[in-house]
Amino acid sequence: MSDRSPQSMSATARSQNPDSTAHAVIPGVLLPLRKQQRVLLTQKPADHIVLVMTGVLMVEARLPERDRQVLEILFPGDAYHTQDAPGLLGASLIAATPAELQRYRPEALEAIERSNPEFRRRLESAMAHRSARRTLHLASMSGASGEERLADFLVEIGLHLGRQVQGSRSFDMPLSREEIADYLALNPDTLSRIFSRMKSSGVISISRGRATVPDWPALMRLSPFGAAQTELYEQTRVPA
Amino acid sequence: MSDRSPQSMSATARSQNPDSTAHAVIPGVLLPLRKQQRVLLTQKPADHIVLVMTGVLMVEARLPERDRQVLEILFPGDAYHTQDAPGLLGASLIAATPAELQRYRPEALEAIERSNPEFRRRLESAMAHRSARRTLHLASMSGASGEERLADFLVEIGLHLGRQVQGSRSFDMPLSREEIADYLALNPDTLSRIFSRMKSSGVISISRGRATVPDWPALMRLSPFGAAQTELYEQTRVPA
DNA sequence: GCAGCCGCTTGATCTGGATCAACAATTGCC
DNA sequence: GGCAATTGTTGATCCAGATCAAGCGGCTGC
Repeated sequence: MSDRSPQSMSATARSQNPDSTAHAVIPGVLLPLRKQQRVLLTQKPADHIVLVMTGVLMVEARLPERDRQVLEILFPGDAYHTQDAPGLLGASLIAATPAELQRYRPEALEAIERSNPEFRRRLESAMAHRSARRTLHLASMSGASGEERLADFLVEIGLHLGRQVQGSRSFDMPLSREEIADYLALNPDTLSRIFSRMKSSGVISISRGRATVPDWPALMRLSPFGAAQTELYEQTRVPA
Repeated sequence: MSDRSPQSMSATARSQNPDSTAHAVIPGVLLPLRKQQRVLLTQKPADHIVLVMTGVLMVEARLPERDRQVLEILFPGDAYHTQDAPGLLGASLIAATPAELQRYRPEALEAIERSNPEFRRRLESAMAHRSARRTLHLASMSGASGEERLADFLVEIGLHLGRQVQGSRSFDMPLSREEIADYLALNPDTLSRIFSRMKSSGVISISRGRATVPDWPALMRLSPFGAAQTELYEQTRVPA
């Protein structure tokens, strides 16, 4: 349906920001973000929609007396609707890597959609895909152990940012340990321990922010929702 | 925006199925469900949209070797899109109380929407509202303790099914202990203990499936996401 | 009325992950 | 290159919630 897949391009392409034309460029307001730059989603009375053109983003929630949470991770091709986070959550988007967003106000969007039904269809498909991914993340958070949650996370990142060579797969890790911990509802100490165990069991190796999973099926076996994630990811690629 | 609110009706109305015309009746296929009846969401290649007319539903996921999970709870006025759960999750809708659904295939829906933009707006608003509620549930599941999660759940149910009298609020509990446990990612034993503590501290009392919260603000103080839920719920009521 | 079952409660024990506290490794900055 | 600051690792201890097991009450069906 949408053309978000890195794999559909030549093997020499960069894996980090694989696809600068994840959506045909129908211009809204272009928003280039440097690493760690933040876009507030709160207190904007007018909702809007944001398309991720390049880079990786985090949706963060911060409630007064509570730890920061990373609610979801956005990749090129994803569409985010401001209304998805209630105002009181104190949500923002944060660029995990340098990124480019395209922002649309709803009126503008409606006009575009009327004149370009193909664009509307893409947008709806992107939204549906992200919604299903959120379901999987919820399922993982509420049904899986720490190690399983980390495996699910690695599958998610690997699918979206990784390049497959034989049965192995490698990718640049866009999130810091603490950010991953906030996404997985683990504390950083515990996460570090789980990572160490996985490294010593050979499931993954990491050096200088580059992760390699030598045996992808082995990782999939640790990941309760990996198969569902893969199915979902495959659907977003051109079926033809 | 939509007219889903029980409170807008007279105080003598039943609180359980308060509003049989949550959406203006634009007929799709009407689906009456008895308690515990199940509608499979899987393996339907054609996606469709379901409107909850009356009753309370659970969205359940069941993966081969894993415990059942309740991913979300649906109330009258809610709209559910089949695509929100990936096929491999093994999802179904289950009626927690007797319920009525209206089901639409996407083609039919498109035709209706074209001729009735008001209906389309309502549907989108219902979807947006549910999406925000899902965000809050995720936040609660990954950031809150058992007691806080239960408080969040009670606020959710109380808002949707409760009737306010002074500062107190009461409602029929639509879910069993085990179902609540599956929704909150707790085990039933632990949940029962937390309930007992809350009962003995006077936050809530339950008899014959009817729950009473004598001091609603006290419950809200235990609920990290209660304020955000309330804000959200209020938005769905006619602002005028 | 009573047998049996199911949903719920409660006690005793166990454990995965949190917390606290050093310490090591990177990264950034002059 | 060298030093400070930030980020990641690891050990020791602790605790919320899971697990296991036993009882309790209310409902169903005979």
